[in-house]
Amino acid sequence: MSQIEITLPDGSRQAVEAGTRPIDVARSISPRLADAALVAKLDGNLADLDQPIEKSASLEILTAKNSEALYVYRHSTAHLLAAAVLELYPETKLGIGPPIENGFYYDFDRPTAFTPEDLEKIEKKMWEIRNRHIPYERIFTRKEEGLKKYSEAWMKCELIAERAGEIFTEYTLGPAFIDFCRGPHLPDTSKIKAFKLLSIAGAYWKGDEHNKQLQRIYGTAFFTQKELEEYLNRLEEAKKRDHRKLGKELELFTVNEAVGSGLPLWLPKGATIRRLLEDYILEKERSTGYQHVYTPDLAKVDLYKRSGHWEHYKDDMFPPMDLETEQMVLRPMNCPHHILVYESRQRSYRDLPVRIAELGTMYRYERSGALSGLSRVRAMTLNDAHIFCRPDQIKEEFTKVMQLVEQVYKDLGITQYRYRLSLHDDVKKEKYVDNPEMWALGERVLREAMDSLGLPYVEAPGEAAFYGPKLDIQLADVMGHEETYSTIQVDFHLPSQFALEYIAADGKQHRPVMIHRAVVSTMERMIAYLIELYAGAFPVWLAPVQAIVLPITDRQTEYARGILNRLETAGIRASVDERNEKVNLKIRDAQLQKIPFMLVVGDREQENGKVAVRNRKHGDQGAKTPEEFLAGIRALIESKAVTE
RNA sequence: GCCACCGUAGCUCAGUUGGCAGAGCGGCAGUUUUGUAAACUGCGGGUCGGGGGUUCAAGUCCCUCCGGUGGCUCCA
Repeated sequence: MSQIEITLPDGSRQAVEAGTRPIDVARSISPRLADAALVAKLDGNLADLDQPIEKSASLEILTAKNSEALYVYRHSTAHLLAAAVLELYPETKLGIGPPIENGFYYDFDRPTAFTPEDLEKIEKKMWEIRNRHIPYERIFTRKEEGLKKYSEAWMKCELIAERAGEIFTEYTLGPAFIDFCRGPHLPDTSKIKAFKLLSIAGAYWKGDEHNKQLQRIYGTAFFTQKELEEYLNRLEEAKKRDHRKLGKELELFTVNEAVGSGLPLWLPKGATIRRLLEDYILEKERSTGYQHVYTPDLAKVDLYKRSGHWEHYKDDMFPPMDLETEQMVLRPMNCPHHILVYESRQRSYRDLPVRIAELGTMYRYERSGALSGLSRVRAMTLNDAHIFCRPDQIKEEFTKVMQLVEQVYKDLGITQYRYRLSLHDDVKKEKYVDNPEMWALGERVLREAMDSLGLPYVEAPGEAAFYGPKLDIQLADVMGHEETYSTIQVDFHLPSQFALEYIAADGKQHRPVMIHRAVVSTMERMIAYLIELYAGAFPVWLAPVQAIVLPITDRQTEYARGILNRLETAGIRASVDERNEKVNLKIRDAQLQKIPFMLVVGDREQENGKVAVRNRKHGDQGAKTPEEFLAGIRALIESKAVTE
């Protein structure tokens, strides 16, 4: 037997015989480690604890303290789910069952649908199997043999045919369960301590809607019951911040069937927030060189044929209106209109960059199943702009947009976001305009701009716009779903479609480059995000009602109205609660409405010419003169404070 | 669009094996004049999402359409 050397995380080395298993090493260190061990990491790669080590390597024994072990743990729980389903419903065919961000899923093909009751049964069966304390056993199989073995399981066959090497691994769970799987897995089911099945959903085989739809069971698993409960509690808490729920409770917006799906109506308070946000971004743009325009929400369909929207985007547009002599469509994007604004006069290189901006309302025929509250709608207003510039100005313009994004996010209190470089997809070429040189150029320009700014990003093939690559800024909503908010796109395609030109220093015609950019995203999506970010308790500068005066009895009605008048004169959005109710109720209602400041006025305040200030987060702040209060609230508004 | 689930008063929700549609909150009227998160009494309020079917009888069972939710696909 040859000797090999194992390097442990603390740097120490052990000489062992080749073929020693990680679990043996763990035992030699301490029985407690061997007991806590879930999976090994060999030269940086996850491996089973009983996988023989054949050559010198670094070895780490992972326990429940390690987050990577949690993925393996959840993967093994997914196998446990599949084993339970097969015991209960043997006719079921297995798809794939990976660990995911907050849990795991497994896809099944079965003629009848799983019901919520089935989920309970399956969960019970999972515990039953778990309590057998059976090992996850690794088996090596030859490809041709495997194809025969899985001939009854069409999805596994496909996977083996596509992915398996000549010899592949499978994992058993008891005598009746075997699954084509790369692993690694936990040593045995006794290591699984806490899991829960959460939901049933449809999912297309291999994520392609042309394929068969499978039944996906989602679940989650944690190392301890306590962590599981904490996670479920967090989910419950998150639901309370859902913008759809708060939008109704705080009377921000409503959606009415009589108008149509995905067509929200902004109620006065929501409209106030939206208007504040619009005023804010318009001012930011005015001060950074943008020119604002108004253009119509519809146009002749021919305009979109020329831009390429019709060819690539038709299915996502509301169908054309047939008029007497022409066809009109609601615009799904604002770029063609802005291009025509650029074209409205001859442009010199001295004019560039030309930055044309608009809060442009657009209409997209989103598929019904995709609609959601304010975050996914069919009528939306984009904080849109198109920058027409010379190629050598791209980098500077890109940088300026990024600076604007950073400033806006800071003002809005947004701190959690990531950059995604959205590229075209070599596989689904038909989704994009066919011009490989342009794509290569656009993608290179974006990469260079990001790299020179030193900003981290992930590349996402298949996420580009049909006309070009883009840098997207991704935010996650309260349930953890990531969406694109800000976006910056370098476009060589549309300028060429519209034969855009400027006269350069050489007196000749040159083609400008277009940068499409949205900073605040759509008003709808951004406000949905802000509602959830602040759980409806908007920063004072954005709060639809900033202060409410609460007279204790009707003796103070006149005094309260006087206070209101001073607030309104000072530009504060305020109201008075004159209802014949106890102050406790008025406070409760104002709290539930998340109004930042409550100004209680009773006999004492009236006599002293003061107001008793109560803050929604910090409670009673004591009596102040109206001037003192105004000075304080003005400071919060001017600084766009996110805390008060 | 697809799969699953859901749709009862303005809101949140009960409603048993098919047998007289309910509660709390909100609204309205009155009483109460109130000090930092819910005063008291009374009164209205419903094509049980729409349509069709089964049945002596349908909120309840079946079909279909519409809408919502969770996913999938698509996407700002």
